[in-house]
Amino acid sequence: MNSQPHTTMQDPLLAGLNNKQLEAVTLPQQSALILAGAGSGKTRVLTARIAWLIQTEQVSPTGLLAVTFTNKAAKEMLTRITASLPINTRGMWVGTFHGLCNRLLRAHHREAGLPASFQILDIADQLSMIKRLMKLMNVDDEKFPPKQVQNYINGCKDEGLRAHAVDAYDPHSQKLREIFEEYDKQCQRDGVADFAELLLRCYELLERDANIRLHYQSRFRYILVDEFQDTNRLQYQWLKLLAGKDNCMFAVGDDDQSIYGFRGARVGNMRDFETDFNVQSVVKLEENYRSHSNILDAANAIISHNKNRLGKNLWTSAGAGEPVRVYQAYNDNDEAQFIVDEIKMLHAEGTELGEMAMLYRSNAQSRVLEHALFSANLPYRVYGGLRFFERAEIKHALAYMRLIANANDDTALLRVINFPARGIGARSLEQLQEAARTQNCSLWQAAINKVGNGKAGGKGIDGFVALIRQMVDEAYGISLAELAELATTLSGLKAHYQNEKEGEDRIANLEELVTAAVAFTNQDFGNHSNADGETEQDLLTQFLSHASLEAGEHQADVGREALQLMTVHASKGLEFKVVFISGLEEGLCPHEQSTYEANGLEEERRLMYVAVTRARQRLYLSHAQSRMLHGQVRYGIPSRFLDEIPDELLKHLNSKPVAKSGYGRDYNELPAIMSKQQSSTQKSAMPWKVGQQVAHNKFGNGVVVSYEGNANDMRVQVNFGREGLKWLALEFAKLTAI
DNA sequence: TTAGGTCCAGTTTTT
DNA sequence: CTGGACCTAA
Repeated sequence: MNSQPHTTMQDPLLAGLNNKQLEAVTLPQQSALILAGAGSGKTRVLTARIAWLIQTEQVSPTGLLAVTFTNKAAKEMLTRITASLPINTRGMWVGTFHGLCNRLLRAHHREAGLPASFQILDIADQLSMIKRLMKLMNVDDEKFPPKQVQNYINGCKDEGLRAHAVDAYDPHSQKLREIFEEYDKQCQRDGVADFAELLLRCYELLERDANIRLHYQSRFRYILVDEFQDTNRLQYQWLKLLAGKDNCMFAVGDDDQSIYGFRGARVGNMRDFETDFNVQSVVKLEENYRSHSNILDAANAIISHNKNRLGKNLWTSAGAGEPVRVYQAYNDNDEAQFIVDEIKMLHAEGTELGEMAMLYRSNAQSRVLEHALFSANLPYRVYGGLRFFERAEIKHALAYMRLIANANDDTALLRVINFPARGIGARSLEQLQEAARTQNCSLWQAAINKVGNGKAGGKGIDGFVALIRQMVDEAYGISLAELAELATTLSGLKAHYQNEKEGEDRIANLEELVTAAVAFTNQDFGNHSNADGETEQDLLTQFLSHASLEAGEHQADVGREALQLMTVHASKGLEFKVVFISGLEEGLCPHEQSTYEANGLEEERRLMYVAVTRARQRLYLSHAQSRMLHGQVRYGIPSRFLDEIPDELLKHLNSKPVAKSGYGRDYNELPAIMSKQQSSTQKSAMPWKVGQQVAHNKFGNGVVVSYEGNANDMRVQVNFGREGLKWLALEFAKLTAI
């Protein structure tokens, strides 16, 4: 291999790269960390690196592995590679962590201890299995909310821990560990794997089996990782194992955009990577090609308040551009109305609707915005709802298909054993589960044992067993699309929805499933086996994996002629000409919950940083003095993040910035937006609670918005409407309740 | 088995 | 205010 680049600047692969990008793309054979700021051409560098390595024959297309977090990013990468090099990307290992692990586990399912047609549990399946198990184990779901148990299990697995490896000293955590253990056993019996299991299983397989490990280690000389800051501990360990001692890892990431800490992402992996891999070259991509400098400077100013940073400052050669606009709304409706008016104006001036985005911290905020857009007759699209493969009717159809592939899948069986209704009530189910438990077998086995050779057309469990058997019979030798058709019709699903009032959409979706099966067959034909000993897996199993791993696109396809509405999380990686960030109030952004978590505030700030850096030309920041939350009016003060932006970058669109949201004030002690528990304790300590109507002899009537100080030196902030917001010292001000 | 009523909780979520 | 989960009556 030749590590000396024999390319020149004329090389089309490298044309147009700036010096730093070029340096990153053509780094010699060693592990490297690329700190790629927002809008700095990260994906471009990553794909150019791959293309360059291949073109200079430092590695063959099959000798490298590139891993991303989303299917979208993986696809994007493949598309760009094919565009720059005349190679077939089919055999290449480019995909998501889960996709690649799935691929590896399918190839070595025997060694991994899984059935060839093991199915993948999505979060909903997982939760239902946990609930079922807890009932069986007689666990109090008040003390152990199933959702928390689920988080616990996934959290452990994300850390690379099995039940036996978890510390548990008190009864509560011992119980959790016990459920965890039972859950894993149940998965094993059913022949299913949850998302985290795919990674953990794969990791354990590589660790345990030296042959397999060495095979992949010697194959993948180059490993490239996208969004490295989002890797969790297990993913990092997995990468380390694959890299071994000799392989090169090329990690691209941005610590300032790490916003998935709550899901186990460890920014610390970046520092660990530097030492563990003896990284000689850290290349910083700091030139931003997206935003004007006012926007960038605002982002830089915000993020500079974080202490735990690797250090990076974005700059641009584009001009200052427009100031960042700040709007203070009276309430949430007013805020939405303002945004709608601005959008109308910009649209009239020629900005396409698809070029504008409304970002918010939590999904609940979209409601008011949607209402305003709807009233204004503006087309919009909200991202983050249910995805195609997550819809109930689709999951039902898939459950039938899963049973055809593997009838021992209890989760799938329970989903459809009585759907459409065939007279199997709680009673018979209970009996069936009891039988399965005593015989230590799957529900399907128990059903068969009970029914024997039950004749077709029977009622209840007889009928169900006969139905599945008939499906399996008829499925033999037919195409995937025919199989999907079978699952939707023979099961009675279609007929069921035909009788339902609002079933038309669902039937359309079921038909769409058949179409998806056709598309999948065509697209994937010939892709399911290759030279290096991967076993050929049947199309049905592949399709079902696809459905679980790629539940339909979640992220926005920018460019549609509709306004884009999404959470800040969902906006990562996207850019828009105009961005509105709404709800910038303490308690919402930064979110109240986050202040209880260690480093929570810094993650919230990164979130704000991500949001701001989405904008190319124009950025609006808005906050409201009050908004409806959980059916109650809440009063909030402007987000501290607004204060962190230098005033010269801002243009206040209305009035003056209201009472500085208070540097030096301890937000953790006194959240501005009160939660239920706090309101009771505060009543006793506070003469006035937030939201209290008060009268003042000079300013007139107003409402308490927030307060600060202690019992001796208490000040309240009161909104007097026309008179504005005032801070009043309780010692002096004469306030009366009204 | 289902329809309808009550009660409760209520961030973010690439796979 | 909402959606979901759970419960009770038909």
